[in-house]
Amino acid sequence: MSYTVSQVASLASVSVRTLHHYDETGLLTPSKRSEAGYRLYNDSDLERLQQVLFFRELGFALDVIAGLMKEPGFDRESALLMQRELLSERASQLHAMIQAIDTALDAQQKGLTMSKEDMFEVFGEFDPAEHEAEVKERWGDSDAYAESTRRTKRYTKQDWLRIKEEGALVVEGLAARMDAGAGTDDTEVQRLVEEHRLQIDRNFYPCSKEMHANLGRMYVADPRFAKTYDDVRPGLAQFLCDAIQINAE
Amino acid sequence: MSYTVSQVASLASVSVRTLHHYDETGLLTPSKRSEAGYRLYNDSDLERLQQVLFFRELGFALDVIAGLMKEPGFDRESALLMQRELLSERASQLHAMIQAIDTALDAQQKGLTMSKEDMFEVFGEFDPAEHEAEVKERWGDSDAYAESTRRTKRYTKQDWLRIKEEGALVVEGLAARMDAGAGTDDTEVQRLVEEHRLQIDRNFYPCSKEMHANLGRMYVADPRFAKTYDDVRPGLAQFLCDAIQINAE
DNA sequence: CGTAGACCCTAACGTAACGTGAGGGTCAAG
DNA sequence: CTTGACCCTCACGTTACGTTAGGGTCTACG
Repeated sequence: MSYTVSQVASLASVSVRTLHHYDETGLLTPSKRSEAGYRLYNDSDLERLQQVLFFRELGFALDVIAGLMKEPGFDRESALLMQRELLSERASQLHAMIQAIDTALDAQQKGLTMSKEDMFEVFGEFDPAEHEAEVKERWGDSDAYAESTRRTKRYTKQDWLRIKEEGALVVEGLAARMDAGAGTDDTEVQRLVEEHRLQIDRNFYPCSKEMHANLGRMYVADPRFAKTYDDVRPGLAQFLCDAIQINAE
Repeated sequence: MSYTVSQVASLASVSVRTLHHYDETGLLTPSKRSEAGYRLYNDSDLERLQQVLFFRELGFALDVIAGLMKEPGFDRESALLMQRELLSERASQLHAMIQAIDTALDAQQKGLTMSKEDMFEVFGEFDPAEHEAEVKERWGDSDAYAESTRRTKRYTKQDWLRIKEEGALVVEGLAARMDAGAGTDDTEVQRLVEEHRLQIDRNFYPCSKEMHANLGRMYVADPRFAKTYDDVRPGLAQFLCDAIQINAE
């Protein structure tokens, strides 16, 4: 059974142009063309489209989605599990926003003014404080998070610059090796990954190899983290994650 | 107390460029400028920004947001109530997506294939069938929705074309009057609005003036409906809604 | 007092993810 | 054999900003 563009379009509530676009960029190329050049999608094409749409809903950029899906380790099941987790995170974010509105309404009726921080807290997309519970859950009962905030409080702007520089160097190096076609077990890649761990250990909190592995998994599971790496080079987050797992063994 | 761009930016987790952009387009103009031309935001500017960000989160286009907020009837409280409703609608949509993932995972593990419709159902943004419960709630206990689906089932493609044409004529006319600066109580506007009601009455379901008023409110409360009108002319959804309320009196 | 570094401005081009025609084949029904 | 619904490939338009470029402003420090 195969479907034409308009059939797929109405099935998935996307425009025909969107399908053309995904074909042009290689994100979703239909498995067949008819004699006349018509795009023909089969069942597995549709499955792939579903994946793409879930990721898109979650706010991933299209090139990042492409990167994720061409990873050798990619399979439908783990992708669905990851999407499930991210969706429920998003749902709780929405709930926080609803609560913020309730607070605002309450303040409005009582004639009070909300603190500026409270007014905008729910819009922050990368404020660790908001996701404290989640982060702790991910990191187990360790005190890494507390330790991190304790240490970082005393850092000056110069410290931040230095830390950022150090980090950029490692990331740059990894991207370069990736460009060169190196695998995740490449010697230089492994050196850089270990350097990555030590940087965290020095600058933020004691970071064992095990915790580093956990962190790596988070880099790909959480689009906010993934973005920082994938912005440098699409697919870098996954690459780093895989390399970390090897280093951790 | 006033805030500079970067202060507001970090408070609300938006970029400085975004604030510039909102200023350029008139969506959020800071109430003051310093001697040197620096933008200075006060408390009510921040409240306005909060509103904008909520609407943005809900998927409204910026010009639509601007249109909403410059309406004479606009106030913070009703806006917050509306945003609350839309957010919880969005939240339940997310829950549906999570359930869809669970179904997909289940099918995957059992080696079954999901029906194509089920695979993509959650992505539809304007499928009335999905929002049946909600729509019914809005429309009271009336059978309007059932009647509508019953009638429309028998329509041929030609019928749809005719109905679309009729509708476009009214919408076009309203947009033209709006361009001409006519108020919502303008004679021609009122004639068109009544024609709008009669079209629904003829083509979809018995539509009293009261129900029409309800419908009008939905046009602005629901971005999926609002878009159909605001795409023709920004602010048209609100204009139509107001005109309908007058016609209904 | 002057100068470095963090901020601010306007202006203007770049980008992502499509939307929207233009111009032209394809195909099933009548 | 034609008409209307679909399909194709360009190719330029749009939204909501991102990103330099070029140049003032402000404050702390030597």
